[in-house]
Amino acid sequence: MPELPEVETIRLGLEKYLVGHKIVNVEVRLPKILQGDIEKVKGARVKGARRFGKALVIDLDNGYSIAAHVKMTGQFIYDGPNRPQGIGISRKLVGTLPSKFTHVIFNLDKGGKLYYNDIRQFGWIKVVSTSNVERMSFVNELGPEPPVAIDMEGRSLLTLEKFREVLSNKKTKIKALLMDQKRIGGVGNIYANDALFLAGINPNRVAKDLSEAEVERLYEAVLEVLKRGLKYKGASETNFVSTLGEEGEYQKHFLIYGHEKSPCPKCGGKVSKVWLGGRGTYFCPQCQK
DNA sequence: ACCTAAACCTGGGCGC
DNA sequence: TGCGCCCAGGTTTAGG
Repeated sequence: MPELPEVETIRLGLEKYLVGHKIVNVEVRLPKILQGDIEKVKGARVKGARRFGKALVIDLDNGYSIAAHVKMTGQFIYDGPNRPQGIGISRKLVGTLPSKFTHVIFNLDKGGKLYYNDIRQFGWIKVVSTSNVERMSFVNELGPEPPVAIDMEGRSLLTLEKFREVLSNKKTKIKALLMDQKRIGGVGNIYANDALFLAGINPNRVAKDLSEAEVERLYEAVLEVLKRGLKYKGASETNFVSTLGEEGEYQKHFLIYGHEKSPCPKCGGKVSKVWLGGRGTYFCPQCQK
């Protein structure tokens, strides 16, 4: 499910509620989700949580880290003493925990628990040496990331200059390029759709043919829609929930994504839905040239 | 380089 | 109520 804003929302929750907990043991219910030696995490304390594009890294105090990618339907849900009172886990999205979709349970000290749920089982969790994280493909093959989140010091950031460079000489369609993690880190289908709408650019345009003004407009639009996604704590159109099990709100603010049955919010015209880059693609032919 | 389809899975929505 | 079909925010791989 998640793109940069959703994964960042998860990361913030892990940082707030998981850090400081010691991992007592781990219950692996679906072994294919997990890679590496899970024994290494036992007895270690959680130091921090990082995000690289759409991937998460939970750092432990013993030289190991837990890397994870939630793909389409993965969820990390925290329960324990740090959990604020009065916040209910969305029954619609996760049900009672553990559920039949809970594939890994991290049992923490002080009675805490971190559940990994994943309906479609596409996600993965890997135990790796912290010193090897930067050498892993999900980090070293990741393109520069739009500077919209707070934990990005020392990272390769997508400046306007880099964005211009990424687009130059590329004959691929602009929407497919926006979603290519090796070129730009963190943007997926929803935010690519919305950024192109906000910038007034047709998703079928060839990247290298965008004018300088269009490149600048699109760059600003990418940052803007990601910031809105963060502000609304992600899009819970389907299965996304935060670390506390709360739904995000960005789905109530989609600009064009999912709007094929409602009129264009700008001109009132009919929104088109096409297949592009292997994904459903929404755009207004009047407003996006 | 670039594009497409298929694969990994399950569930929800829709038409009939 | 039920069945079949299509769709779903991601990524990888194979093949054209």
